[in-house]
Amino acid sequence: MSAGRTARERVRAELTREITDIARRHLETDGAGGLSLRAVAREMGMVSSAIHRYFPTKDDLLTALIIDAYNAVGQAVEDADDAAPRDDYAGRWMAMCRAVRAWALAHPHEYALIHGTPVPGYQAPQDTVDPAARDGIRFSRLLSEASRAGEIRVPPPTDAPVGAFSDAEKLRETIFADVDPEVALRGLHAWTWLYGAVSFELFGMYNNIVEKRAATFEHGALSMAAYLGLSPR
Amino acid sequence: MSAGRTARERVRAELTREITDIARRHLETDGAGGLSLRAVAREMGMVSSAIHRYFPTKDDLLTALIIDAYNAVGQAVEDADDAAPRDDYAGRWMAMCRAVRAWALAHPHEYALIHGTPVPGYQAPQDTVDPAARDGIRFSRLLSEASRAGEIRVPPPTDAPVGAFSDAEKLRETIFADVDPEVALRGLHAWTWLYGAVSFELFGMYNNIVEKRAATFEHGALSMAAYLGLSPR
DNA sequence: AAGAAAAGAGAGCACCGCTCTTGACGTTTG
DNA sequence: CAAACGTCAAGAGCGGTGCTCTCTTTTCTT
Repeated sequence: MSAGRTARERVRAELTREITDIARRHLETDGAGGLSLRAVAREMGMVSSAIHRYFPTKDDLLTALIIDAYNAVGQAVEDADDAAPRDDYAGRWMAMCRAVRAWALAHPHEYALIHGTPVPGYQAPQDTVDPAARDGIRFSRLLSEASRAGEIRVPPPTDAPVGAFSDAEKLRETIFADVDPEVALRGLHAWTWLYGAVSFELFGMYNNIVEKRAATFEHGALSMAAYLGLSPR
Repeated sequence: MSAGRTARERVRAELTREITDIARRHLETDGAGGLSLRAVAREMGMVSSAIHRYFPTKDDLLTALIIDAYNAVGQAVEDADDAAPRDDYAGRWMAMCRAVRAWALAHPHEYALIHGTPVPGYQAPQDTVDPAARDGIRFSRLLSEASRAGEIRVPPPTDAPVGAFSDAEKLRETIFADVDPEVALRGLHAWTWLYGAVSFELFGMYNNIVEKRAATFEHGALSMAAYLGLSPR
């Protein structure tokens, strides 16, 4: 993001940033499917074809927006985790949950971009997988640290087939080191709940049903901490 | 859906059905945003404008598809519940979970229509709210019946603000009759987990992370039954 | 200062949703 | 039994879309 050396590179970087900013704003009104390169170009006072110099195709622009969104929520989760006392594991979980919800409420359309319906015809390129994993990695690290510290009361194993993770060895040995398999799976389920709750709230599934959204979310996150076996402080 | 009396009404009903069928197929390839009345008309050998006689606007067609989808998943949940032994409450919960997942896997694009990103600019009309509530009502009824039968081991209350439901009186007194508030809230969270899990699986969030999807889902649903306090049989 | 590279402009193609008007039907009523 | 009415197909047209192609202008490098 540092200023390029030549004037051309600088103005190019600036225009690129302006394009993504405008596109993000258009996302709010028209959704990912309705994103229009022409409209962005028009708003920039640019002729419609010129924008293809910066993003050859609409999918390229979409990819940029998706990567930005993943990084934004990942950053929010990391910041929230970093701001909490290291040994308050339940508190860190709560902080991460609140960070995800707060970011999603503040950027509903970017959230929809990464956790809503996949854009038809869009194939996520390899560049998106690392940013997409940031939040989950932070969360699994929390479980690992809590486990090592003996701060997880391992729940009784669920009577169900296990061995769910792919690349089981790699994942369990790195991300989920020292985590009881039942806890690791419950971590996955709690993580699933978190995004399910945010999606429900954002996508209108709580309309006419849940009134006090923040309180309900807080209750859910807390009871999920108990479900995980995280000792409260 | 019964055959109309006049020939005109009959052919109209048939064409209407053909339109929704084709539209459903288009949904699979182009998504809700890319749904094209013209394309449907073309596929039917109809001139583009004629289709507006059946669905005045694209949103009307969308509404029909959405109502159908809600009813389909609601029906699947109801059938699954009906097929399970009445007093096996955990089994009924599992059956409902599997029904939702199975229906979603079989109709991913219709699932996306009702649980994915809201279609921008689309305002769900009143006709959609009753079908949308079918599955949830069935689930809350299960909790009520289990509570009345004393088959729920009420979990310790989560230390969090409550009173989350809207129209609290109406909801608690009708749908969630005899259900402990903590259990009712956990029911909401478990319900949230269910759709979060299905969405994660369908929208590709488990890619590169979870391999054995069915087993993981089974584990999650079972551990959610325990989370709810539903006694296993 | 000259040549190369990058960017912008504009036309064009094949689509899209939707509106409006026209004309051909079938049904119902006087 | 025929005329009035309601229903629906058809087509033209408007303003929009992504993307490609050519052509000119600007900028950087040598």
